[in-house]
Amino acid sequence: MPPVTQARLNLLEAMLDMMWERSYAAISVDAICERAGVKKGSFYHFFSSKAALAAAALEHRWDHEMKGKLEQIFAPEVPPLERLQRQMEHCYRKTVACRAEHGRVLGCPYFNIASETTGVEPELADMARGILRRFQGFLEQALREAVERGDLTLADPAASAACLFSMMEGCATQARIHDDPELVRQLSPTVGRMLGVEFPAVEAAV
Amino acid sequence: MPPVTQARLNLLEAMLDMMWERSYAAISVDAICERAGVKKGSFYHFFSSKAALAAAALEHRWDHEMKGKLEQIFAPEVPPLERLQRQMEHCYRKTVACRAEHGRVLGCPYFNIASETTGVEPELADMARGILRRFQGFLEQALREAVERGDLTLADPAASAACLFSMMEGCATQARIHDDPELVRQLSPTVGRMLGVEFPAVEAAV
DNA sequence: GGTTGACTAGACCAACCAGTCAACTACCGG
DNA sequence: CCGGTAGTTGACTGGTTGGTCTAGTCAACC
Repeated sequence: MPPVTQARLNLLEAMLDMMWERSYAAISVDAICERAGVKKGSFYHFFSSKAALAAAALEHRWDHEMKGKLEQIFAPEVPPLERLQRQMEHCYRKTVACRAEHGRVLGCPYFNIASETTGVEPELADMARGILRRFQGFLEQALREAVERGDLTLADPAASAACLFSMMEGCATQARIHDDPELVRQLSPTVGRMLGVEFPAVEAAV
Repeated sequence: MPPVTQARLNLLEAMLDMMWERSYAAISVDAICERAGVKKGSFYHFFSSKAALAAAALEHRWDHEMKGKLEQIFAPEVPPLERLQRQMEHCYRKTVACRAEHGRVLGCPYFNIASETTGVEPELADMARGILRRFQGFLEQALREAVERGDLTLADPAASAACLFSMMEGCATQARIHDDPELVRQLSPTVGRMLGVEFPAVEAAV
């Protein structure tokens, strides 16, 4: 683990935000440096390339934000179906918060970056894919436990988790495209119907 | 409607393919010209900018490929639920064909471009959004007719169409990320469960 | 055979690109 | 006080960017 410096942190943060708002290919090293308030020389002192910074940024955000949040939402003591509901509620609230902070709905950074860079920037795409898989793992675990408890019946929990995940990410991206958090809010009852259980819609914010 | 020239057509085709394979921001005018076998002067004779070509390319593909295909799949004489099944089967076959032709699963170009360019390239994003909306309209119409005929019950067909669309696009993007057409094949039964009807999985190809 | 207008060709431009480098500063153990 | 190391700086390079411009080709029409 490299030492924690303000410049390094600023670079990670700036890269994260800019990739999320625009896209990976659309941003330049100069622009990142300017946003981070860091000079080009320092950039290449900490990271070997733009792709390396991007990968480190995704990992950093997973380690310091996503992982803990997901472990909290998907805590084993919470009933499995409730975990799913909590996750969807969290998604919606994050979407609304994102709009307030960035001025637009931005969807899921990992999904966007993974889709953009597959086959073009292999290492970066692998990093994003890996994080998406870990994400999907939480869903799969919840579905498995729900089946074990008899809460629902699924022929193939892994495949169902993949579908559920596609649904969530599809909604998030659709919300980005139309800048409309409502699309994420309506996710919950639809997922319920998909699984054959009752999920109420998340209550609207703002 | 501008006159049809080979150079113009080549530019449209090249732009389409390259945007699909990589992304909008990642490709340069020089690269497009080289792939199209057209010189820069001709490029700017036909199109005022890279963004203008991109928008024209998306529109061209809709007019000359998507529109006719969708009108055929969603023909009024076909029962509405069967239209949906036909569409999903078509998606799967296209995904497999795309992999054979381009070497990778590429997902839906309109969805990818719309997501990438929202808030950055407004005219291009608007074009992509418009096409996505027309696409979604076919789904909504089918759902409405299915409800009218009593094939299924939906509180809000428009919202259901949006969810269905998110599901389809999410699966397509997921398939792109993991280069796996199987994710699109499993779409059909999941959508069936979402709507409360029986949809068999599409039969595997290759 | 002269004129027009669609099309092609490629040189050219300033801005910008990712990445390098040698010099500098600040701190820290000895 | 020294030497070393981690971090910082900004000038620099060589190539690429989107876009412009001028010169010229060609077929169609007058």
